[in-house]
Amino acid sequence: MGIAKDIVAESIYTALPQLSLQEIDELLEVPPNQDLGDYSFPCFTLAKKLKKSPVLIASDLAEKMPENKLFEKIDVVYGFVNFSLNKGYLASKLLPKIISEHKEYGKSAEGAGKTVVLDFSSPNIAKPFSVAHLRSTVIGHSLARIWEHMGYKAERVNHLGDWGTQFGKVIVAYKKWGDEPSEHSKGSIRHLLELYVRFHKEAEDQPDLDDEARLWFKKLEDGDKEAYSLWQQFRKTSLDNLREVYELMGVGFDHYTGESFYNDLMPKAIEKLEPFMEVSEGADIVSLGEDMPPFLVRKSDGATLYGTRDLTAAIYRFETFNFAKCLYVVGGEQALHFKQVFAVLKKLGYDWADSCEHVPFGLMRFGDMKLSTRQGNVIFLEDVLNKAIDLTKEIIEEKNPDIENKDDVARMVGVGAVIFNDLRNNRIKTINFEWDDLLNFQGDTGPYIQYTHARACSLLSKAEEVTTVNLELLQEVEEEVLVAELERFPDIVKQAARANEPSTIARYLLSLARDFNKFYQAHRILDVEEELKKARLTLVDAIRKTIDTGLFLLGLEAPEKM
RNA sequence: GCGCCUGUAGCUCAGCUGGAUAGAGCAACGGACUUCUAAUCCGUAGGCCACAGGUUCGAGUCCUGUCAGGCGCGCCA
Repeated sequence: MGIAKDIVAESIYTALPQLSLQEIDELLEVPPNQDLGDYSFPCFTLAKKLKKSPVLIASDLAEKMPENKLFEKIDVVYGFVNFSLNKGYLASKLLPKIISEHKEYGKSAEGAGKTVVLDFSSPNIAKPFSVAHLRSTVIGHSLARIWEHMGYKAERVNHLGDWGTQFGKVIVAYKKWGDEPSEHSKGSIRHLLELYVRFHKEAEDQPDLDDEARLWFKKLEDGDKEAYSLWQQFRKTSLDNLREVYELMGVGFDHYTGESFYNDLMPKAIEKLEPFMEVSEGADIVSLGEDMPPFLVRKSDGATLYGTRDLTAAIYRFETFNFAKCLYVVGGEQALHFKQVFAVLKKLGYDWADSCEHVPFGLMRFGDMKLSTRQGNVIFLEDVLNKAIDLTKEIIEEKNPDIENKDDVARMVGVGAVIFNDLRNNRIKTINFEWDDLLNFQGDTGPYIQYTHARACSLLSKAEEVTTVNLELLQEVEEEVLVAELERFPDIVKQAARANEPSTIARYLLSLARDFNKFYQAHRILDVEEELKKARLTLVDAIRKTIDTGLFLLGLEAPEKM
């Protein structure tokens, strides 16, 4: 929570004890226009409670407001009490705080001692890591950092799809054609894809291949040595590739507990389900009433399903982590599935089922291009990232060819563009995959924010370190806007966490960057009178650090030069 | 057929739990680099907030209905 918003809320509280501090905090809003003030307290909802007109309540309230150096002006407009903050005073309190706290700025103690489990990314092994997996990966990664900023301990779980019939297919294909990989793909994930694609192509004419695949998966489940060793080999090849991509993006996990991890735990979970199970059409189901289809525990052939493994995983996670929250960052098309899983958990008497939450996101679509792993039409995430990095290199060569460690910077910016493109909008929105959007580095983009950061760094590097400084000198409109905006950052993080919505931070950073660039355009910073220069550099430093922290929360790096 | 999600400028989208004149970016057009990074900034133009009712002092936001698109609806994940 920002210091100023707290003070405003407390001041209102002293004059209006009928409401709790928290209620006041929630009512406080930022007016649409800076001229109206920095915080606004609407009195309309109070009208009924106090049996007075909103306008009267507002003017009474304004009367009773305690003196505070922070308030420059308190206006009553309509039924709003508008607070204009004394920006010079605010700056003198806020900017040193931001500078000394840096990455800790906006951090909350709310989650102290609590754990949040995040299930995200979770790609299918033996299939390539495609752009389709990008969303869960970057949203989950960002949310983990946001919750950590709220004081929680985050457990990042990669629920790998490393079990299932597709492994039977790859085993069959490998045994038949595995020794004829094309030149570039030997031993790589691309080879596995070739096999997967070839399997589906040949299976069109030879349906018995499918039976063979099921047989091999059955063998795998029964612990057949050859099947198991091949599975291990494929799993390793896939994981090696995954880790490469994760490293490129700076994404990490605390646990790689995929579906196969729960094989041994499932019988126990199914045992707990027994009292609720019934047989329907040969399969074991748990009925969930009228408004939901039943939950399938076991297929008619006795094999378990995805849902069974999710259920087992949930129980395991609660027993292991005793989580306060368990977030499933999975596409919105699986909403019903999670609703069912949570309902079954409730049925089992687990109250913590209410702490489990599906965090859905919209589909990644590809326009007219039909993408199908089976047909081999895949856009590798790795290729997307590398294309973005290559383009960044070209831009660097053109604009700033002299900077050192070009490759590092190109990676940070290229990858940042891809990540930001995904996090910029509400996660529920469908994204159309467009190369042009992805490779545009102007406007509302990651590189724009990174560029702004680099610009600020450049200013700071050209000046000596600032020690004593009079921040009351920051009186230009552009400066006041920035100070007020910096103050909102802690609240923004809170909002982002509450809604599990990284885009809240992305939007904030765009706005902060835009306002900084306007300021930069309108005023000189280095060649002004010494005291003013110090004050402006302090502002620049606070902005630079807030952008750095915000980018971190999104999972982007902040290069000092670009 | 039933359920969930989405519908705001030509395009992509913001708009916090209802609040003050609906905001950005892209694309288009016109400007600003002998000076702190032009991956920037300024300006012009662009809107029956899908439609129709309702609730309210107040609705892009809430409720109902309609339309359009997406997704899902027991042996895939």
